[in-house]
Amino acid sequence: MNIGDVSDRSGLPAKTIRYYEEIGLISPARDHNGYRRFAEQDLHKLAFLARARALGFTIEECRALLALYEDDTRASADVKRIARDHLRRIEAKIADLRAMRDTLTELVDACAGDSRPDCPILRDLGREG
Amino acid sequence: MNIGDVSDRSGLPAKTIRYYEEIGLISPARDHNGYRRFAEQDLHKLAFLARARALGFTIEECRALLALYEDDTRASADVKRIARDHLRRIEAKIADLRAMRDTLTELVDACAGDSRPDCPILRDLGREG
DNA sequence: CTTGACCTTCCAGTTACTGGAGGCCCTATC
DNA sequence: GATAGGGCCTCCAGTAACTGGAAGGTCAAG
Repeated sequence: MNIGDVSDRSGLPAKTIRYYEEIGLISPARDHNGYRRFAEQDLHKLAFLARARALGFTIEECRALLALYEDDTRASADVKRIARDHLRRIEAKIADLRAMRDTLTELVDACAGDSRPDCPILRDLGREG
Repeated sequence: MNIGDVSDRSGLPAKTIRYYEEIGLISPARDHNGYRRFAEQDLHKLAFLARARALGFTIEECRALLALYEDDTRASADVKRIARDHLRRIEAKIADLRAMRDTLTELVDACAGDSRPDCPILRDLGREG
């Protein structure tokens, strides 16, 4: 498989696949002409990475997860720790965003949104203190 | 006021304040020795920026909001549009994160987290298809 | 033989800062 | 007068994870 096929089958842009090679997540073989030649195993790794990334894991977490995935002697506790830490970060992020959303919703609702200059949103942002 | 005072009073790191000057959000005066000299108005702008950033507005949105803030002939509709667009992005982000969280929660709950290699998290990430 | 779709590498840009090096300014103390 | 400390200055580089684009090699079809 060339990079285009792998891109189609994994859903990852070719640019991203090259980037993953550059940072050492995958190591596809090369053809005589210099083209990357992907085996099924490479595709499988890329699919793994795509799903891990879609769950919001960082690249470094993906690297660790992939290493565990390929280690038959792993302890599931190590995997779980990574996932739980990530889950906590997501929960925190959701809480942050919800707070923003609540404030913004109030402000947007309070704003007339017409041609006049008076605006509760700007009043709030510019308040003293 | 020197940058240290403004940093203390606005809560923004000095580095960030310099950065905001560099990208043209503020233009503090300079003393004979080259030090930035901040007026109350500069501090007020920085506080505005800090609050807008805390609500998740991008720098460019902050720039637009600040321009509207200083324009007595603004239409509140322009402010509201920026805020509403941002609110929509936040809602979308929350939805994304919630989906991640739900999946991750399931996976983490299903994982024994012990010394054995068997792991539903990795099984899911490495599933075929 | 040429066209067009692939593929290659390398460089730069994105967001919003952050860290650090090297060096000036100012006040206080010895 | 020398020095120590803290604050300030600019400039450069790095962060995360790509993304876009330029310049150019490869390959199959017509």
